[in-house]
Formats: sequence, C-alpha cells, structure tokens
Amino acid sequence: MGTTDNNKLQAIISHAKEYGFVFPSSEIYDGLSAVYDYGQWGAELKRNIRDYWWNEMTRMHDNIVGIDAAIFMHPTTWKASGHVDNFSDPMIDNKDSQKRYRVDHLLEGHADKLKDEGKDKEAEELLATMDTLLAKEDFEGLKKLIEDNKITCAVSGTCNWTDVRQFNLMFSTQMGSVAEESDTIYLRPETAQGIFVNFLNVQKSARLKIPFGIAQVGKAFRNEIVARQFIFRMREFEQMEMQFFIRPGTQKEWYEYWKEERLKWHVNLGIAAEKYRYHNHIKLAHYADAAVDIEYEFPFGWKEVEGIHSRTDFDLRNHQQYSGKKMQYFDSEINQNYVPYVIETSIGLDRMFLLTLCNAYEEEKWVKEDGKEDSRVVLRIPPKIAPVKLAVLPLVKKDGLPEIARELMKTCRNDFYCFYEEKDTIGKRYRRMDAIGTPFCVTIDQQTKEDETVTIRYRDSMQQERVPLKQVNQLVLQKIK
RNA sequence: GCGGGAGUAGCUCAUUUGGUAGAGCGAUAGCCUUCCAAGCUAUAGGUGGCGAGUUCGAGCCUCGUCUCCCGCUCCA
Repeated sequence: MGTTDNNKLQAIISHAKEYGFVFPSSEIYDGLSAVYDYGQWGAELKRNIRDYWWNEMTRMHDNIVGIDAAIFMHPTTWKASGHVDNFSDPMIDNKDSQKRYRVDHLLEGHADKLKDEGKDKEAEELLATMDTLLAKEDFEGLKKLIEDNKITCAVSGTCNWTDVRQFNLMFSTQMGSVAEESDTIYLRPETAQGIFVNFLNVQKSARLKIPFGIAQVGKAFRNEIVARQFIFRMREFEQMEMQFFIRPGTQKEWYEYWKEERLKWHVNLGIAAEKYRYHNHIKLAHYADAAVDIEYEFPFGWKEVEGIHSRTDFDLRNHQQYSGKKMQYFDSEINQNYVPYVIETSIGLDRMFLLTLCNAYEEEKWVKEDGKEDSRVVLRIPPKIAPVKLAVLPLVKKDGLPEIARELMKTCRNDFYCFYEEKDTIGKRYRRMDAIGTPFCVTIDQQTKEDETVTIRYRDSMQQERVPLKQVNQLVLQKIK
C-alpha cells in the first residue's frame, strides 16, 4: 500500500467527520472502539444506498419479498447455524512470535507428541485435564497447564504466552429479570438466520413458488478481536441480505446468475467496473459449497464488499433437525418434497457506504483565468444516492430573490432532498455543496424576475446553463432516476 | 492481542532547551450585492485526549490509560 493511498483514507475520514457523514461514537467520552455514528448527511446517504438495494431486490423482482426480523433470536438458532460451536474457542498468543493458537489444538498437539514418545498415559491425562478445564472455562488453569507442560511455540520456540482469552464473536446479554444461564441470548451475528427461521411463514403467507427470494436489511453484531479501517470492520454493522431458495441441483446456475446480477447492481450505480473484481473462495465456510466475494479497490487495497454464497440446504436442514419442524417445500412441477437449496447474496451496507465515499472523493486543483490557483474537494456521489439532490441559492438575499427561492423549495422538497442557503458568496456556497456531493445547484438572480429562468450548475463539470424555473423539478427528477 | 506512529480551537498548524496558549482558515452576527472558497467589522470557541508523578512551576520530562492510523494477526 502506498503512502499516498494511506493519506487518502485519512483525508476521507477527516472529510466524513467535518461534513457530517460519520462521527466516532460517543466521541465526548473518547469514543468507543470500532463503533461509529452516522451524521446528518451520512444518514441520508446510507438510507439512499439501502433504498437503492431494497428497491432493486424487492420491487424489481416478482419472486423476492422483504422482511424485517428481530435482532434477538431464540438461542437454539445459533446452535443450528453452527455459530455456537464454531466460534467460542479459547485462544492464546505467543508474545515472541506473535502467533495465535487455539488452546485445544496446542494441547492436543503436545499430547500427540507424548504418544509418539510412548508416553500414552501422560497424554491421556493431559487431555482429560484439558477437557475438565475447558468445561469449567478455567482459562488461568489452561494457561498453567500449557506452561507446566513447557509447551513452546513452533515459530519462536519460547514459552512466553499471553493469558488465555475467549474469542466468542457473538455478543450476549440476558433476557428477563434473572440472569440464569438459560436466559442468555445473543445479538445476531448475521441477519440470514432471521430469514431461515421465517422460511415457512413467508413462503406460505406470500404463496411463493420456488425459485424465490427473501430479502432483509438489518443490524448485526460481531465482537471482532481487531476492528480496523474506519467503518470497514465495525462491531455493530448493517447487512443487506437476500436468500434465494432453489431446487436442489440447480445451485450452480443460480450461483452464476446472482454473481453476475449483483455486480451489475454496483456497476449500474455508475462506478467503474475496473474498480471491481471477483475473488473466489478456496477454503469454504462450514455451510457453503461455493463462495465468491465482490471486491472493490479501496485506498487500503482490494477488499470484500459483498459475498455470494451457495449455502446448500445446510441452514434449513439444521433448523429442521433442531426445531423438529419440516422445513420443506412441495414442488408440484416435479411432484417432490424437498429442503430447498439456498444462494445467498450478502452486502455490507457500511462497506458500501465507505466504497461510495472512497469512489466519490476527489481533491481538484486548477488555475483560474486571472492566473490564481483554485481548488475544491468534491464528492462525486451518484446523483441517485446523493444525500442532497438540489441546493436552492438566491444570488443575493434581497430584492425578492429569497422569496422566489423559497417558492422553488416548496415545489421540490416533496420529491427529493433540497437544501436552501443564502449566506456567503455564491462560490463559497457551491464549494460547500461540492463537499457534501450535491449534484445540482440552482441560483435565482435578477434575471429570474424578468423571464422566470434560473441557472442550474452541475457539480461534476461545474458547468452552468439557463433553464426555466418551472422545469427545475422535472429536470432534477429525471437526473436522479 | 503484539509492534510502530499520532493526539494543542471545527480544520491546518505554531508556542526554540519546562515559565500565565497564538495564528490562518472555518463558524456566528452585521455590512457589501458580486455566478465558482481568500472585500470590511465584530463575536464566540481550548482545565493542551484523560489521569497520576517529578518540579517553585508541565502542552513540553516520566509512567499509566483512552482513542485513531499502519504492520502482524483474525475475519462465518
């Protein structure tokens, strides 16, 4: 990664804060690590991205519907999904090599070594002790066990270990008044399960026929060990997911279909296709038989924005097993009952937001006609998702110009977000609008009173043209489609 | 979590070895009316990230702590 790009991320973070897009959470108390708040323009931008996705997925497809499931779910959900078993292993780090190990792997490895040396009995004892300690979650005991056995790091060869820590990626809390173990519930680490547990409800009430999809946008929570790169990896984040239910055996073709379909969504936003690439997963997650990331070239490198996963029938089958309810579909075309297969498309809303900022941010410099230097910071946000669509600016704040401007505001604010400003010189106001990515500015001047025309000024080209006052609303509506 | 860097007004930065914290821009109010930031006037805004220690005295030295960035690590 080059220094310049690093600076670019810095610049974007500063800009996002200065212009009300993203603030560190609880900043007056020094902030909370890897948690951020969206400010006035950030909230608008985020909402517009969400709407663009939601409309594309639900309104544009007859066979996809949207739901809004709760963040809290029955604890068994996470057993069925595999999250409880797969993500609660105690870990330990070697301070010298800085390598991290799963405690059980480390001890099991040592036990194997003992067996090779013919010390079968000691190995058995070691494993038995480990199981007891793991069951009690006695982390100090586990560390002592490692040290007592003089287990060393394969890389550094030393026995200089950190404390044992539990890395459970799920946040937990209690439901109800008494904090008994059975009342422990989790904040969902992914939104997908809210769709799977509602599979039957939605399919039946919406009378959906396979293939069909269920979409959802919502918060998810992961207690990341390390959260980095601004809003790229946060502990509280928002996912936009769609689970597409299909006939078993057709997963390959649907996987390819959605892989292409989803990239189109990005490119249709006007973002250069060269900034995107696919990244195929070689090592697959416990539920998948194929997986690909859509990556974008961020200032800090190529990173995943969206994932398309072929999840097989893993989730529905497990929910069927744990709940005892039949998660099946009767396919009248082939006269068969089956547990559907699933293709998932999952995009991080916050990542898409960061992508939009990175893609839009530009520092421009040029020499004016009088030879002086001029510059601006402009966010070339696609008009469709820009927080403010139109700024209405009276050239001066007298001679009745503000009144005309206010009238224009009235006719437009129902249709899209408008911003009114009469303070400071027109150039300064244009710069401020550039900085938050407002694609269109309309200026009312003395001529407006004579012929009812205004100047419309375009953010990207900085060009202006004279248009009839009455056409402004339609003009903007066309351009933000 | 380990290692490195950073933290002074909203932003960019000054304050030469320790001696009561400043500027520009920005913001606000007014003047001026001018189509691409930099005309004039006034005002507001900082317990120097936070907490200790050393000192007669700390923004500056020491320690701790928090947050951010980078590398490693992790990433369903």
